[in-house]
Amino acid sequence: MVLRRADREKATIHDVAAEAGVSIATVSKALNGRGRMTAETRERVLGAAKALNFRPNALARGLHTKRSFSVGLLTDDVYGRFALPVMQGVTEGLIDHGVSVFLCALEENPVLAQSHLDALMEKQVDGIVVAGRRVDRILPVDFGGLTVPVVHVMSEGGEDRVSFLPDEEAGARAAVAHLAGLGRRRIAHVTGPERFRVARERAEGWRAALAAAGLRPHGPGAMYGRWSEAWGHEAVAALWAGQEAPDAVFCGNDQIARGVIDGLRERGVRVPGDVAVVGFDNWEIVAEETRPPLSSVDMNLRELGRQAGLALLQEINGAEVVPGVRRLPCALKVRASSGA
Amino acid sequence: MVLRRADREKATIHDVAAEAGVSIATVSKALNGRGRMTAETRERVLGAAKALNFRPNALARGLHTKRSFSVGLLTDDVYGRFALPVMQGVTEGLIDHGVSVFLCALEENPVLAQSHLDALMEKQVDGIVVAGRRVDRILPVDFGGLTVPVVHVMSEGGEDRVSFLPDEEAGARAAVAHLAGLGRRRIAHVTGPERFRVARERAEGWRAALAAAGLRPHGPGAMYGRWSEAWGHEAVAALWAGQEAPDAVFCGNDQIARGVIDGLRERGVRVPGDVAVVGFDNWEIVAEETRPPLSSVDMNLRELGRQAGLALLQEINGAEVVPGVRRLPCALKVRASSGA
DNA sequence: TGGGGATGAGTAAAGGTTTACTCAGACGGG
DNA sequence: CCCGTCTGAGTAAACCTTTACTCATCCCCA
Repeated sequence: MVLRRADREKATIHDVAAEAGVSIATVSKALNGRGRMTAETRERVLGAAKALNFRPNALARGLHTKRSFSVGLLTDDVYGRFALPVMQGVTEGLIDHGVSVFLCALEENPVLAQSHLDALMEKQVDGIVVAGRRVDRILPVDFGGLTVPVVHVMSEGGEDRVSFLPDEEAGARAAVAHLAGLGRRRIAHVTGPERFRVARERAEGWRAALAAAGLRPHGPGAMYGRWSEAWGHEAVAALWAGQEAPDAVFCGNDQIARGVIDGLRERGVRVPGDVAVVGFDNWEIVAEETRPPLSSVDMNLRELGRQAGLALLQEINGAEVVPGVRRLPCALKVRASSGA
Repeated sequence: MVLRRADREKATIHDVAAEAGVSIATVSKALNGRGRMTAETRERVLGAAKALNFRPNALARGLHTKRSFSVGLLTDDVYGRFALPVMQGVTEGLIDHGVSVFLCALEENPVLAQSHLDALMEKQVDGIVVAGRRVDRILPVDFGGLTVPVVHVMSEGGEDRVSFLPDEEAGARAAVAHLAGLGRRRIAHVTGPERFRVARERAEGWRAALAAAGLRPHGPGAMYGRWSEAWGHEAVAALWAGQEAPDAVFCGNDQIARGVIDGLRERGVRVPGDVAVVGFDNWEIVAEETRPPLSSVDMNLRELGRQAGLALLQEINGAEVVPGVRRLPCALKVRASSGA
C-alpha cells in the first residue's frame, strides 16, 4: 500500500489515485460511473477507495456542480407534532439521493427567521420545504426572491408553487360515513375556530357525508370553538342541554375528542355504546391513551412529506412541475371509540 | 454601476470586487474584518456587497477553512417531543455563529442510520449532537471512528464525551419538597418501569426529599409500572385499595399524572383538595389541558440543547473541554393540581 | 537626499472535485 | 504498410474563497 496521510486526516481523491496508480480524473470517473475505462481499472479504483475509506468531500463537489445535496425545512411548528412526521417523510424521500435536511423551527421573530434563511442560502441549499402548522398562516419570512425551488407542505405557497395538503374534506367524509355505516343517525360535529380553514373544510366533509347518507346535520350546525379539550367538554354540556342528544360526535381534532369523551363519561354516557366518537389527527400518543382508544383520521403526514421531498427533488433536477395544490388522502384509523 | 451578471445568478466576490474597484483579496478582508485598509475602502466594499446582495458561498469558504458551519443532530425520538425542544436550543445557541443544524430522526434501522451519518460526514459537518429519548439506550450507530467532536444530550456518551442531562433527582426533590411544603404528609410516587434509569433517579429524589422533610415513603415504596395514563389509573386503584390513602402523588411523567387525576376524579377524590398531584416533563400541551392544570417538573430541554450546542462549538474551535456528565437544573412549574 | 519602515492593496496558490479537452497507443482497412 | 479511428486514461481549468506573500508608495529621519 502506497504511503498515505495520517489516518485521522480524511483521504482525498488524490490519495485514492495514488493508491490505485491512476490520475484523479480516472478516480472521479470510476466513482461516478462516468467516462470509459477497462473494467479492471474501475475495479482497482473502487478497491482503493474502499481501502482508504474514501468519502468525497461534498463541499468541493458542490462547489463545482452547484449542488449541495442539502435542503432546508422551515417550519413554525415549535412542538414538532406536525413538523416531525413531515420532516421524517422528507428525509425518507431524499436520503436515498444523498440529500440531507437542515431543520429550522422558526418562531415569531422575523429577524431571526430571516437569518436562518440567509444561513441556508449561504450553504447553497438546493431547495426549501416549507411546513406549516396552519395552512392559512404564513411564516414570517419572504420567500420571494429565492433562487431555489420551494415546495410547501401543510401550507399554501400560492400561484406558482407546489403545495401538498391532506384532503381534509375527504378525510372528514370518511369518518362520518364510517359513523353512519355503523347505524348512527344523529351525528354532531365539534371543532376548532371557524377562522381556521381546516375547520371549515372538515365541517364541509361532515355535511357532505351526512347528505350522502340521507341524514341531516344534528343541531344547528357545526359547533366551532377552540382546538382544546376544554372545548370538547363544554360542547358536551351544550349538546346534552338541548332536546335530542346525538348518538355520535365527529371532532375536529383529537384533543377535542378527548374532552368530549371525558365529558360523556362524567355524564354516565357510554362510549361507544351510547355515543360513538371519532377524532382527527390520529395523534397516536393521545389517541391510544384515551379510554376507550380513539378512532381518528390520520393525515398521513409522513407520506405528505415524502412526496414533497420528491417533488422538490424533481424541481431541483430541472423537471417542470405543475404548480398548484395536491391533496393526498387521509386514512381513517378505527379504534374502540367508534365501536367497530 | 459596473456591468454584472444576470440578476438571478448569485453575485460572487469577483462581482463585488469589480463594483468596488478593488481586488477580491481586499473584498474578502474587508468583509471579514481582517487585514488593513483605509476606512474609505472598507466602506466602499461593504457598500458594493450590500448593493449586490452578496452572500459568500459557504461551500467555497468551507473548502478552504475546513469549517462547514453546519452540525448534525441525531436523535431516536421520532415523535419529537423531546428532540424538538433540544433542537431548538441547539439552533438557538449556534445560529448567532452562522451554524445550521442537520436533523436526522433515526429509526431502528442501523443501515439507514449509518447512511445518514455518512451523508453528514460527506457534508463535512463540524460536529455532532446526539439527542436521546432515553438516557440508557444507545442509537444504532457507531460514533467510534468519527473525526469530529460529538456532544450528547439526554443520552450518555461515555468516558471521553461531554453529556448534558437534566438533574432528574434534584427535579424530583423539588417537586416533593413543594408538596411537603404544602403540608402533604403521605406522598406516594407512581412512575415508569424500573429498568429506566430516569425512573430510578426520580424515585431517589422522591426518597431524599421525604427524608429531608422528616417523612417516610408512603406505602411499600416507589410504584414502578409503565409510562402511560393507564398505569396511572391502575395505580390509583391499588393505592386506594390499601389502608391509608395518600394525600399527594408525585408522578414519573405527565401521562401517568394525567391517568392518576382521571382515576381520582372517578373515585370522587378532589384534586388538589384531597390529593395534590405533580407530574414530570412539563409537556405543556398535556399539562395545561389537564383538569385541573398539572403542576410538573420541567427539564429545561431547550437550555440543555443550547448548552450542548455551545459546548460543541467550543470543541470545534479547539478548546479543551472536560469530558463527563453535566447536570442542568430542572424547574418546577406550579399549576393548580398541587393547589398553591 | 537617500534609505528604511510602515502602510495599503494586489498576486497567486490552495482547498477537493468534476469535466471538457488532449493525447498516446492499438487496431483495422485499404 | 500507412493512415484514420476508436479507446482508455491523463492534463488542466474551473468552481469561489481565504490568506501568505509581494510590491508600490509614502513618510520620516539621518
